Amino acid sequence: MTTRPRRRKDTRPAELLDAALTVFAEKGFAAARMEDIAARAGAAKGTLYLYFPSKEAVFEALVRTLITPNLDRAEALVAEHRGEVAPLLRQLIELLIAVVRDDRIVVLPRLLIGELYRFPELARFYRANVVDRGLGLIAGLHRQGVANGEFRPQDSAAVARLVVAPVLMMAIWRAVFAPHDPDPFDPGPVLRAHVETLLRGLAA
Amino acid sequence: MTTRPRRRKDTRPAELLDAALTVFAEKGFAAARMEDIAARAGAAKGTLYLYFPSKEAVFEALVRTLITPNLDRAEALVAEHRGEVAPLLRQLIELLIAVVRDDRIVVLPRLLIGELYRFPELARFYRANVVDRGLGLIAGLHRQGVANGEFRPQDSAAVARLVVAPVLMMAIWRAVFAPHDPDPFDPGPVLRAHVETLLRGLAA
Amino acid sequence: MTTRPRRRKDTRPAELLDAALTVFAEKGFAAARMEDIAARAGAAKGTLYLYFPSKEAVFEALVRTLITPNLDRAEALVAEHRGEVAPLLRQLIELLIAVVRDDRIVVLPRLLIGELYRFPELARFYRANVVDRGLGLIAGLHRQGVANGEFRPQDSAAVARLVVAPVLMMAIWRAVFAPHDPDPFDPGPVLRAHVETLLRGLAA
Amino acid sequence: MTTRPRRRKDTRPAELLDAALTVFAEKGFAAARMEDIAARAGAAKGTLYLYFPSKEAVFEALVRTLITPNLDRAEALVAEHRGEVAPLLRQLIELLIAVVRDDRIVVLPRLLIGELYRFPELARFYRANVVDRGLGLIAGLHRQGVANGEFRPQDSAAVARLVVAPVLMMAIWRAVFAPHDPDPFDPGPVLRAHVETLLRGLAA
DNA sequence: TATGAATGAGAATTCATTCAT
DNA sequence: AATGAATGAATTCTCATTCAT
Repeated sequence: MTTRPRRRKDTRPAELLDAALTVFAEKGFAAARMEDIAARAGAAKGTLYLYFPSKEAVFEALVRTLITPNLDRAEALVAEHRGEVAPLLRQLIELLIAVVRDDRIVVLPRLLIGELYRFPELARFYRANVVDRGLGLIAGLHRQGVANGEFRPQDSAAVARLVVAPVLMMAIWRAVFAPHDPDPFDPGPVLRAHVETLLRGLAA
Repeated sequence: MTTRPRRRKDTRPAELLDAALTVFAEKGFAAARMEDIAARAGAAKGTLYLYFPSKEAVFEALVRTLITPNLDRAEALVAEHRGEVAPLLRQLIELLIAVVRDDRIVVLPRLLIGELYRFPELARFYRANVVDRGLGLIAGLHRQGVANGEFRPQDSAAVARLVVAPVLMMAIWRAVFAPHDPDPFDPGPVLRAHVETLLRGLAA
Repeated sequence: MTTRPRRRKDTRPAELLDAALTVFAEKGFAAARMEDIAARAGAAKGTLYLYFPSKEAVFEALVRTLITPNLDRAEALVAEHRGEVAPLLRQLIELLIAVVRDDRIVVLPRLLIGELYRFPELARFYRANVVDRGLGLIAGLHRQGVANGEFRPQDSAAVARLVVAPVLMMAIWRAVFAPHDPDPFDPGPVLRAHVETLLRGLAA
Repeated sequence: MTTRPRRRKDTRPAELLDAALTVFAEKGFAAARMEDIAARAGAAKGTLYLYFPSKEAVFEALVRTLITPNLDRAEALVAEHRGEVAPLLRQLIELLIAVVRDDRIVVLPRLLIGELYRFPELARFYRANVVDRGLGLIAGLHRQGVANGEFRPQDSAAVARLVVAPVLMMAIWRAVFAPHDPDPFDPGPVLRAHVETLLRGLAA
């Protein structure tokens, strides 16, 4: 009846997941309708089911896909780095801050925090492939700094979490309060204060 | 015909909200069934509607109720306090850590982060009555410390967020990953590292 | 919105199953819509789900309910009987023929033959509680007749099936062909021929 | 791009119907998926629609195809026959029994009984071309036997049904109960008892 | 001819909400 | 006040059918 746009099988999943990200971010997992996701991707309900067997599967595929290319970039930065550690740490936090600034990405932490616990296997996967990897990166850097004499000795795994926490908090803040806030909050000063305070706190 | 256990009218709502907290925390807002909430409180579905006009209203009432008595206690602590600020800050963080240790309470941040953005008015209320109040408390303390000469001058509102962020992150961690984690993570070392690092970072 | 007729919880299931019988008989299991069944019972879709968790469950409950009161009657007849066996056998076949004459019941064999194999547990139940019981009854009677000297010795379990087969076939005939047959077939002569032929065939 | 295995145009429909028989027999009409049928024939969904305009049409074509070659063979047997009728009747029943032993064919009665009534025209066709033809054959034989003096006079059309009924019942039995029966039932004794009992019952 | 991606009508099932008792 | 049977809107998922390639 309608014109049926022929698409290539290999483009579709990415388009659908892109739409899914938007809809999940906006409505949350439960309130997102499969039809909405399909429509946002310019497809029909059935098409979505052609690629993903269920709503859960869409969510899982989405999360598995989101494994940040940023993480690769960060790992490359760290691998190449020589010399003083503090500037690199600063640079990494900048990278994280850029994520908080991205309207499309910033809702992800909220979505994941809200839903991930109901997908145990996915949670395990996400933790191993994103969280632990990211924290490991930072912990390694801290260890270098300790070896350098830049930082005083401390539990590096714990420090990694301290590095990330305020950035995460700002992402949550934006995703939870900013949408309805007449006077939207600027995470800049907090994150700047974070870097300064943290580096002093870690220093030898 | 049936034995109708007479409850004191004024106990009922609290019991129902208590049940609601458990069910919402376990399943999230959407997946929580009104019948489950009622049943958990030992009441029938209809009874729940006697006190709350809708599921949304239950959630709202719940959140409005959660304004921590702890906050009152903390405010009292701060008001009475004279002298050096650092020990009190340390004490406040201990208070927060106790919250992270409480299985029943620790799921709250996850619930709120996951759902609050869909209740704009409620979000505004919660922010004004809990979040801003709590952060204000800490910011005030920091300001005192600056006046004291204990802390170097910094944006106190930003610092307040830095104080809270790792605690929040640990609560999220427990609520998201711990339920399915065979080797559950201990937030203790992170929070201890937090206090030490932060106080050094803030110091004059 | 509409007037909600208050029904007693204990009448409803029977009413619903009654409606289900009609609809399943008319459309078969797959084509029967839950809404149709509910509507035929004067209820809403949701009400049906109040009593049965799924369409399969409706079918199962229906079949389990249909365990013929006729079977009880037949067993009573047999238990009381003394003397020559042939007249009683004739009487039992009459009972079966009455079932074939009943428009409402005659569709059951077709329904069961068409669907039962997809419900293994139900098939087992039905076989044990209806089929084997019925066949056992007739086999016992044949054994009596052999002991009597009325019938020649034969595998009584096999004979029981021979007794039933033409009756079953007539029921199937009516349910499959008669609905659309301009010149509907009368099972009377066949069943009369059956009784005569069979009794001669069994005779000593 | 793809290797398209070229089939002879005239083989395809038969292959597709063969696949359809298997799938319909296994799942019933409603639960059989067009894709399954095509796949079982090693073709794509679209190909099936090249030969049959709808699922109903597949079923109809299938049933119209099923007019047994066995029936031709039986008619030939009868036409050639001279002399005593009983041995031929015995032989015909053997032929039917062979059908019941064939795993692939035995499910047909169940399928037809379960679905045919919803295809009125097809039912008429099947009845005229298979059922009435088969019964007519047997009735004619009985009439010969009566003329012979072998059999006592009886309604031959009725007798024909008595001949077939136990065989049909055994086919149904196997198709309905045997698939899930740990201790599968052997139709042999029943059918042997049938032949003996029937011939005695018909005898002059 | 053959394919299989795309479509969307249709059906099962869920559950917030109502209201007669 | 309390109950829980009844309702029906809403949503997920299925699959016959179409048609561009």
